[in-house]
Amino acid sequence: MPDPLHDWTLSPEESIELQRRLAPRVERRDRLDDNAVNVLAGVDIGFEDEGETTRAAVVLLAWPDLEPIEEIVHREPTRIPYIPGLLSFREIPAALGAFEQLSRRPDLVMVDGQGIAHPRRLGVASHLGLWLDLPTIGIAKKRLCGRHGEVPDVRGEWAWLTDRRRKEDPEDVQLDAEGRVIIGAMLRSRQGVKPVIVSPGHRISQATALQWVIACLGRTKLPEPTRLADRLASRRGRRFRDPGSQDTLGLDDGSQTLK
DNA sequence: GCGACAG
DNA sequence: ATCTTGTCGC
Repeated sequence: MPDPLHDWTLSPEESIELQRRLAPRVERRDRLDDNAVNVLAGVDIGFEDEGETTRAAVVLLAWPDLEPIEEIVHREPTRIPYIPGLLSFREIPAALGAFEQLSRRPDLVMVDGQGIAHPRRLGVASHLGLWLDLPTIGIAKKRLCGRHGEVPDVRGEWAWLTDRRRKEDPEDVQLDAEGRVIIGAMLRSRQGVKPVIVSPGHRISQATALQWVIACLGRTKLPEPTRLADRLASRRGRRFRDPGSQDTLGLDDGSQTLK
C-alpha cells in the first residue's frame, strides 16, 4: 500500500478526499527558529508547449541580504489539468523534482499560491510544506476563497482574509470579531497595486508569515523569494539568458550555483 | 439554484 | 498559467 503522500495520480474526488486527510496535519503554530533562518527559498511553476510541459523553479536566497545563492529549473511532463482547489496535485510533483537537485535545504519556503486560504485549508503552500516537512508561506496574487475589507493604498497596510467556518477547521482557529475564520491577510505590498494574499503554509503562524513576507519586500509587488522564482519559471525570464551558445540548449539540466 | 473559481 | 506591443506613470 503506497504512502498517500506519494500518490499524485488520483481522481479529483480522491484528491479532495486526500486533502481532507492531510489538512489536519498542517501545523499552524510557529515551529521555526527565527534566529536560525539563514536560507530562504522561493518556488514557482510555469508551463510550456501549451501546458504539456511543467517547469518548476526554486531559488535559494541568503538571509538577511536576500541575495540569490542557488537556482534550479526542473522540467517534466504535465500530469493533470488545472482544477481550482486542486492546484497542488498539478504543481507539486515538478516542484519536488527541483528540490531534489538543491545542494541544501532552505529554512523557510515561500510559494506562489495559497497556504491555508483554501476551501479545505490545504493550498499548494501547505501541501508542499507537509511534503518537504519545512515551514512554508503562501503568497498568491488572486483570491481563491474568503472575504475581506478594504486595504488602505499604503505599502505595508493589510486586512484579514476570512472565511466561514468549515468542518476541517481546528477547534482553536483564529476568529475575527464576527466569528469568521482568519485564513490569511491581504497585504498591500506596493502602493497602487492590488494586494497580495499571504497565508500560512505549514509550521508558521499568521503573524510570523506576514512578518517574513514584509521583511522580504522590495519595491515590487512580490517579495524577493517569489519574485525571483517567478522570473525563473516564467517565459519572460528565458529572454534574458545566453543569447549566445545554442548547442547546449536542451542539454542543460537547468541547475547552476551562483557566485 | 446562482456565482466564484490559486496557477 | 499562456498567447502578446505598446504605453502610462513613478
